[in-house]
Amino acid sequence: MLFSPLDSVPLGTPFFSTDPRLNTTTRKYEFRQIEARWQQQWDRTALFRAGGRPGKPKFYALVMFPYPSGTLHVGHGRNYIIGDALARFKMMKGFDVLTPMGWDAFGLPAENAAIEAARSEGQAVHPREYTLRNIRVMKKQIHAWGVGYDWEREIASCHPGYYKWTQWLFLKLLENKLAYRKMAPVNWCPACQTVLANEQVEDDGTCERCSSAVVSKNLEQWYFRITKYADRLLDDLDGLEEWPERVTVMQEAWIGRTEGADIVFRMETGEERIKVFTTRADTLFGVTFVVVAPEHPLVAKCAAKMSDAEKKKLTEFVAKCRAQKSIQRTAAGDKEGVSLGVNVIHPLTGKPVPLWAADYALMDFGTGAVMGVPAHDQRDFLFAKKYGFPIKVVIAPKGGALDAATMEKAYEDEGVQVNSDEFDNLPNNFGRAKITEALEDRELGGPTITYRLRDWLISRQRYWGAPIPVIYCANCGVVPVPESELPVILPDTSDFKPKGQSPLAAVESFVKTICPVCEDPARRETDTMDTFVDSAWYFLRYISPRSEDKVFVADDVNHWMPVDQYIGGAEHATKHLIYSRFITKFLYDIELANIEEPFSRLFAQGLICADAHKCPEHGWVPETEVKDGKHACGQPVLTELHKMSKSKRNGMAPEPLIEQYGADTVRLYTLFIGPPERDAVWATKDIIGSHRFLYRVWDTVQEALPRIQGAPSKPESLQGLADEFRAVRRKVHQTIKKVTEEIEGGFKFNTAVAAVMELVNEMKRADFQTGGPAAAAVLREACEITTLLLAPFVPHMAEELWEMLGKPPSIFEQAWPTFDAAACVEEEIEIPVQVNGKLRTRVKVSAGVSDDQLREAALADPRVVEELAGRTPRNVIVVSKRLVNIVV
RNA sequence: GCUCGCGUAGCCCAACGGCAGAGGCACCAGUCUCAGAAGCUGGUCAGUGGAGGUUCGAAUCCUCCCCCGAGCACCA
Repeated sequence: MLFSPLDSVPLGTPFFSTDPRLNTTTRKYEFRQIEARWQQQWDRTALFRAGGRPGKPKFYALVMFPYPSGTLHVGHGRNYIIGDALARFKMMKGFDVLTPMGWDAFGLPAENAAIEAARSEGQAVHPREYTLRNIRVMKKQIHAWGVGYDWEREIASCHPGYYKWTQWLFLKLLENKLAYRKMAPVNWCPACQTVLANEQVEDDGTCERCSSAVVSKNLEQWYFRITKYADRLLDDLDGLEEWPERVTVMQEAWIGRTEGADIVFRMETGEERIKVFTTRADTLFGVTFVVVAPEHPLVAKCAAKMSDAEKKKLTEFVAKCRAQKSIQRTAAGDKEGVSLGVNVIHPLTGKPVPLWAADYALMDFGTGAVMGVPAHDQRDFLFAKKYGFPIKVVIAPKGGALDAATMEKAYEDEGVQVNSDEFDNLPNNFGRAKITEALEDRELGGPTITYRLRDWLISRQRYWGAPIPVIYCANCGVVPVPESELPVILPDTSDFKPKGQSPLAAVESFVKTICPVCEDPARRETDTMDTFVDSAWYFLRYISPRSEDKVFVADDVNHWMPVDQYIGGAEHATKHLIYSRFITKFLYDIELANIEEPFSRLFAQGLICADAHKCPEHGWVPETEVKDGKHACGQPVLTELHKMSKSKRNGMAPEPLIEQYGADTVRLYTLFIGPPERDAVWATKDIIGSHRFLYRVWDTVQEALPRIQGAPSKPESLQGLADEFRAVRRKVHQTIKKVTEEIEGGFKFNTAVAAVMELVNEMKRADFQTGGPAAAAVLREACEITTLLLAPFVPHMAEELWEMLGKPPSIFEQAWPTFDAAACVEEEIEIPVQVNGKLRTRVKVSAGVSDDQLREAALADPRVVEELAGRTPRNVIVVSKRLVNIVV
């Protein structure tokens, strides 16, 4: 820093006398001093401490806590600045605001950094050190932005005082049969030697971290039974009216509830039965084949009975599909299959149909088996055409018939049942229920519901996470660690390299333990929990962050919850936000909290983007290494717009900007950049506009100070006041209205800031030197209101100006201004006059004009008379106080 | 392929169905000149992606199409 903050100046000491009458010099806008001073002042007075305003309504403002990845860029800042502006606004609105911050501090990057350091420097940096170092840096950055939190409630998910309760939560889920172990196929990265979450696998089936192909592996893992909550998670979306629709739509798709029917086909030989899932039971009589997913257990059983040649063909096909699975099976393209060499029996006709394995049947949807109805399902149609299965029409379109021989695609719409025995002539929507009933009667199927939502795989073969608190005992099986022994402390180690199991497995002192039940030697679980478990309940821990004997204090949770406003990125729509809803519902069910939904309002802010440069040789390179479209190495770079990120190396550091322009300018620009829910492009050159505006505000108030001494904060009467001052007064109240509505109506800070800019322009237009005492009062009011309205956006400057206006700090203890509706009303208005919809002139009329008066004024206007040229208007449309349109 | 969102000046963005322009950047002119990559004052610039429709009147509502973005996608 070029300037050292005022470390040596006693806190709270003003640079100049707080009595502006004693100031003979005009002060410069020294933003560095001002910002340092007020940041210290807020810390000292604990401005953001929650609970200090008993009797006031509560407001829980929450910003998604960050992963401590290193340093923050200006794109991250948007999130915190929006949250901070809201928190400060709500304080001024008289709420007792809770605005906490913490760290999503477990996770793979810290571990990888340790491994990388060990590789390149021969010495591993412990993930804890790495994480704590990053937290220190980021906390300082947040502070420098002027963003305030109730830091006394700070939490870090890697702290034993926190993860003790993450483990406790696991035990509660286990106790309620919502945590369980099962063997299942999982994503495995051979290079990273670990299981990956679905979201860590790229669309092309590669590992997001190392780009090697992810394989499917059967492993026994821990799961949370979130599917048990599928219906509630889906149904309760209806109550989340204050959530962005795109997020609820994504959750709906993610849960993927589908109503349909299970239908059982017996094998022609043997006892095996095969269950298919369908939403079109009405087409059952059109089945000409049945296919199962290549991974279906029946495939192996059938293979066992096949000839070697057939078996080889089948095995190769299955292997091919498995490989494809990770590269994503081609969407809607060619369909392939292999016969399983057996027939199954149609449950209603008793006729045999062939059973095949096909790539378009997915093991993880429905039952992994599909009945093939080529006439009425496009995929089945393509498959039947390719392999020569018959096409049987069973639904006739209204007023028409289908010819199986000449059909070019499946008929998937509604119609009437045909070729369906006793169900003929029924409308198919009715037939569907009838056929399902018939199946149920014969115990060969019935109505059912499937979900796309899978149980949540929470175990990870990683070091840097909360250890799963269970013990394996040869006598007693899986034994939960007793609550009294929590937390299960994550032991230190120096080797974080993954070897196919958690590095914890190599820590003998950790693994070896005693069974809490029989006291025989036993071993601990060595997997750790998915970090999404940590973040699924952190908003509750903020409420009782230091509680040692309880996960949280129920009364306090019931006071502060739900979160009134949650702010974060939309990328968490189907993960963190669903997990948090699930955990909250669980805690409700075990009667620990009385809320079923954690976040009553959600705001998903847009991302900040910037140019990213890719060198063909060096990959993504920072802008500092690019000149004239070429990388420092001489190669031409490819420049694309991407969201700011570490990986694309296009993040803009806030420090140089804060140093040059001040935190208030950076904040103002960030809020002004565009509609907050939309993505925006960071343009450093545009910052100057926000900077200039702040100087203009500063100048305006400075100039006003000598003139507003002793003036009241509000003019007592506007009697005899010149128009220019009346205009300012009007603008002041219109701006209060506008800014308040823009913030409350959806965080439209961009237009709120623009409104204040208009106000300042209006103030500059009036020459207050010529006005009397009433004008001075108008000016004082304008200065005070401008300062108050800007306070949430540029808090440091606002505090300083507030003090200079002779007011006691803090401005955030001050009530948000209210507007005087009468003062907003224009006295004289200009009304546009159209002839046949085209603008011809304007007429000036008094604001209280009646429709008749307005009509007369318009018709009397010389321009209108000329335009009409003696014609009689056919119609005159008068929009009260807004417009006149004369139709001839 | 399906769903949603967006498209306004050289650029970023405003505009209850009623004068297309609030604000900012850039540009031009004038002015002042060390408070800010200078400041200040004033100014130039589009007819709203395209085609239809509803209406006295459409950037705004409806239909179709185009572009960009996001989400979902062999979901039976």
